[in-house]
Amino acid sequence: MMSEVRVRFAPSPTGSLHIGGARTALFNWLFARHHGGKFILRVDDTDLERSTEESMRGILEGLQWLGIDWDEGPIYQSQRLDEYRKFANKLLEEGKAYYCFCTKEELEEMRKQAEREGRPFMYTGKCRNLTKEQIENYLKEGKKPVIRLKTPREGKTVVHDIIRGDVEFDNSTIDDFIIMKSDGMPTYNFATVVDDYQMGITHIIRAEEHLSNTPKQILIYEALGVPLPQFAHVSMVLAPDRTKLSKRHGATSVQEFRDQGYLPEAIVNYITLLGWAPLDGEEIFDVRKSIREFSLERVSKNPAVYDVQKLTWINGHYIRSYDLDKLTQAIIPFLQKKGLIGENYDYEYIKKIVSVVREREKTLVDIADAMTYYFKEVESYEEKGVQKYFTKEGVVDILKKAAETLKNLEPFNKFTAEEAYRKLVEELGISSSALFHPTRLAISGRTFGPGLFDIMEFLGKEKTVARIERAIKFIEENIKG
RNA sequence: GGCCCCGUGGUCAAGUGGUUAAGACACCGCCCUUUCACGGCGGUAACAUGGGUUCGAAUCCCGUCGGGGUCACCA
Repeated sequence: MMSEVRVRFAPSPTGSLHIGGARTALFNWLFARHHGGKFILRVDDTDLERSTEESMRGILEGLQWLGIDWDEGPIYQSQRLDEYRKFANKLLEEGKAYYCFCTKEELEEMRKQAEREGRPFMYTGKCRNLTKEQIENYLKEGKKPVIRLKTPREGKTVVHDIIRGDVEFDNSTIDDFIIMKSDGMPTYNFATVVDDYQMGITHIIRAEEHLSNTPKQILIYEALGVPLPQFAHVSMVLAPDRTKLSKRHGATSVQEFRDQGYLPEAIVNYITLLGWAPLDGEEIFDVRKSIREFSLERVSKNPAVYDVQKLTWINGHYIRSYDLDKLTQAIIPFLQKKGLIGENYDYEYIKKIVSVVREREKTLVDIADAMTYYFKEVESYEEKGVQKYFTKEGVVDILKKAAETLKNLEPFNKFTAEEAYRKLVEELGISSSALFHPTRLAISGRTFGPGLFDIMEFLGKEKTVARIERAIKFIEENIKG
């Protein structure tokens, strides 16, 4: 194997980039990078009805966002129709393919008949041996034929799969399938073979759903008299209920996870583990390690069910270890979406808060949520906290003392605030928690979050005191006793 | 239903004829701790199932069961 490794990812622009597709793209990309080869992006857009620009854009953006860059392409099948027609005509001339004039209605009837008899549908070969005269007469009548490949009736076709080993298919289960449709467009199996051959693709790494198509494709390669690539069919990525990914499963696409605040590095790390693992069993690793160690021989054969909890755990790790400026910039759109900031904002203020909040959150959405009370007034208090801390005997006096102490505090920062609070605890002869918990609830509305004195410093003295006083008022007006 | 693939704890996954069946997430407990987290330590938890081959099987063979894929002039 002296020639360059060339692999391709060939999405059809009829939907979103799902994590299953992203995983397949990633394995192709890792294989190419590991071997110093080329990763080619091809767009299988021969289904004119279902292909959309929007879908195409979404797939391209998703790949770019994940960091899966391509060396060639995007190459659009819809712009290569002359090539497919050229090869189809060659097969016709060599007698390896033939025109079929059966109508869709006729085929549908054959299909129903097979269904009635409880057998799989196979094209009967009705038009396989038409004479030249018959063909000419049909064409004169204006009938538009499809083109079918003449396939062998006996023997076996073997797929030598790098991941699965040899997979045999009996030729008797393969009919004379269509390679060109009556509108002049190629079928998937035909176009993909012509493309892969002309683009010099050395390894076809794709999802297992195409394994059953592979013997047909091999027959096309053989009819064309061109060399076979190597095949590797990676297992499917299934939803938690073990069915194929669909919208009813919640987030399944790269864009949806992005919107939920997952980082591209985390997603790449996680989907790498769906069917592969590093030699040392590590779970958090960067893409350089994957590139170094990746091999198809160590790709798992069984289908993988994705686990959002594990992905979220990995995301939390990346959030804590990300470059702070990079993380701050990633969070800006989430703060804007939440209406906490507009086009203009205090970047340094946000950065300071992010540096503290990130330790406790696992998605960017969570971080934005945790930052709410730094930008908006506290309008309500966690009910659980109210019951637990605002009903305690003497809490109002404690908070009044706290407010007064902070009012007179200079300079006001987290160190001085903490020192003042510890002194106050001594003076009042109470436990730390009796002072800390109600304060936290008062200034943030929550029972949990970053260090209390970090919060105070970010809010500043005026806001901190004002919020404590407002909580006092809330208690006096709403809590009995 | 035919054909094809797959089946290790709840999930991901290491293992490929001789191990105490690794690790991670999740879950439970302890420590750390003003909260929530993070982190550290410990625990519960698996070779779908029945035969066979072998001195010995998660690992090889056969059957059963279960899951997935495919059978369109979609890709």
